[in-house]
Amino acid sequence: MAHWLMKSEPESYSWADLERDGATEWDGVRNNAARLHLRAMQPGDEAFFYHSMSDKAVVGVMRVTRAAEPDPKAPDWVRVRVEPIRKLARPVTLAEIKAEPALAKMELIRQSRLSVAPVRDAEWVKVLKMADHPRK
DNA sequence: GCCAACGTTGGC
DNA sequence: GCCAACGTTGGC
Repeated sequence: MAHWLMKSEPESYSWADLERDGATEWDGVRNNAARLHLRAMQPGDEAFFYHSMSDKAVVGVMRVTRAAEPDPKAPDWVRVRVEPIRKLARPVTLAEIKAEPALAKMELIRQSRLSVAPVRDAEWVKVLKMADHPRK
């Protein structure tokens, strides 16, 4: 099972929106690298929900429930279906991630504009651990 | 509000 | 095919 990180501006679509909806089609991605990542997703994969811009923090964990399919509104692009699993005990901020040497190679850091990025297993576990401990 | 990073477009 | 110009994203 692979792990991912998916960004959304909370003013556009937030974790609270996802919890309210119960599931959503993750569409609107218009970057080729991100599209490749969407295509690589499999049902059962898990992804961090990251609030970009105003918040800059990982806020929740979601599950991919359907593999990539063409977006009916933009057939050259794809969408996946996701549902919320749980909100993190606390947000893990970008600043904390940047300050953590074990996370220095996260795609989130290396290519900040990429809106759909893979997360390595060790990074996934580390971020979850950070969420379960008080911020330093 | 500014700017760096990155992608895309179009002139040559 | 190169590269300057431009647009967008997203951090600061």
